[in-house]
Amino acid sequence: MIRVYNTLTRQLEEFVTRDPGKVGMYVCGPTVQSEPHVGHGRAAVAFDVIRRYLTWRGYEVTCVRNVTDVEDKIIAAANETGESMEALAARMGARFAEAYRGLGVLDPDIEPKASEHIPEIIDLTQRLIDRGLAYAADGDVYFRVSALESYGKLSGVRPEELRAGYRIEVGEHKLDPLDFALWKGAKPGEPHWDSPWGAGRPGWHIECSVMAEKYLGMGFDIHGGGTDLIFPHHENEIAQSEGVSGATFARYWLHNGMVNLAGEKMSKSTGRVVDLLIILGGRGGQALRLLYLRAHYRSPIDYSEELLDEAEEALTRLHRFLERVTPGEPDAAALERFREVMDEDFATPEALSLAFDLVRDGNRLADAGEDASGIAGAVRVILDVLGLDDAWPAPDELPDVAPVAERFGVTSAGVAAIEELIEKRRVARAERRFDEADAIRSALAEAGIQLEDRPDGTRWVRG
RNA sequence: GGCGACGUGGCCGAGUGGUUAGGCACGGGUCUGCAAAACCCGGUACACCGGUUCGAUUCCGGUCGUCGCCUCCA
Repeated sequence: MIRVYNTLTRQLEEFVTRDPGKVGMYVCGPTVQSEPHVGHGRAAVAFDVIRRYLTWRGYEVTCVRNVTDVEDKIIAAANETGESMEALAARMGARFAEAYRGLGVLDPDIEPKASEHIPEIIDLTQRLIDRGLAYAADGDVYFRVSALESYGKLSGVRPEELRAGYRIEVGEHKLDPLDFALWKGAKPGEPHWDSPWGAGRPGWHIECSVMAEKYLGMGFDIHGGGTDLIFPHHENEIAQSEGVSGATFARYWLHNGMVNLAGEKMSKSTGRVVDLLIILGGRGGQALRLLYLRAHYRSPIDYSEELLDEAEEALTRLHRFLERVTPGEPDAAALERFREVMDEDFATPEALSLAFDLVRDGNRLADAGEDASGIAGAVRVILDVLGLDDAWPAPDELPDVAPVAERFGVTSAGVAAIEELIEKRRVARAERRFDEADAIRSALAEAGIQLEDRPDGTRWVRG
């Protein structure tokens, strides 16, 4: 039995899907207004693991992750760079795609864009007006929060308490400060589409209501996003979708914790961000992915270079083991334990703990000359499900060993040069010329190649 | 102020009413010409104060502190 923490009820609940054997999940993707940062990566990885795990558990998973490419912030950012909204959104969208690839995040089954669903957005807006839940005002359309009794059920906000702190901004035409825009009339020079209320564009929130229902239908299983989206974004999605239909929008609401920098939230608005692509470019995504997965997806985590270094060390331990022992038929008991911990709200820290336990057991067996292939097989499966597998972008270029080769009179290049150097060192060791042997080893180490002498010969690893 | 989460050993981070989390770092050892890797051994950790209990880090109450949301946000 899988149990998940549902923000809606604030407790762990048994996971029962709408359609037996199938999971529909909708993950709030980015608003493509600026470069992806480490916080975006965490959200993507959190739901990627959930998706991979549910798939591994035998569910047929349909994963939808949207791109919000029409939004005030994008327009503002585009005005600054002198681009069109479309051009900026496309450029940033490509950057997000690159970052997701670098983190080993699987492509969603469907990746809908807000800009491609304007007719459906207009339709939903009209239906909300028809039901008395929305009203047009001077080219804008607003959702009438007071008309929906259940408003606040996800976030726990109470409209009457909220109202005190809110005010209507200049240029808005709301009847109630709590009301939010479904459609915004375009100002001169702004991107716009025609609508029954004049030229304009969608408000934020409504595109998710439209796209989630279009591709997954009402009452789909998992709606995910960061905790910072609970209010107002997800609250308003529920208001729109459930208000117009009376049906349940999503069964389980899952939210990932924030990434902090020195204890405080990483956020676009404050400029406290670490650029995701710079990190990925520097050392590849797996270490960062492991850093994310060391903590439970709901907990806030801190990001720092030191923590990333640690994660990288830990990752190396896992990979070294799989390099050492060829995986065979996975050990069934180990997979059963993996299933147990992951069934409990996707407890990746415990899954990793298990993986490290298995690595120790496996190394012990291998040291004793016994068969560890079953354990290695289980480790391989666990890492696959966590997305820490081998299916990654090509590793970095081999370090340049040419200077080392030249110094020791080796004429070949690349891997062949390394192998030749190893042979040269073997001979030196056999003749007990350890000074030369150690010189070769330390020269290679400086170039980025570590040598390890084992009973069955010397091996090299990037280091 | 309202709502929510959380305070665990040098650092990160799980978990449990009484018995080993795990990783990283550190010290000792085995192996090795040396090293690396691997393995073994090593630290009376659960913010504070009360309460419930035979027994609490784990449950309850309070105190202090940290963080998130409260119409930008993953």
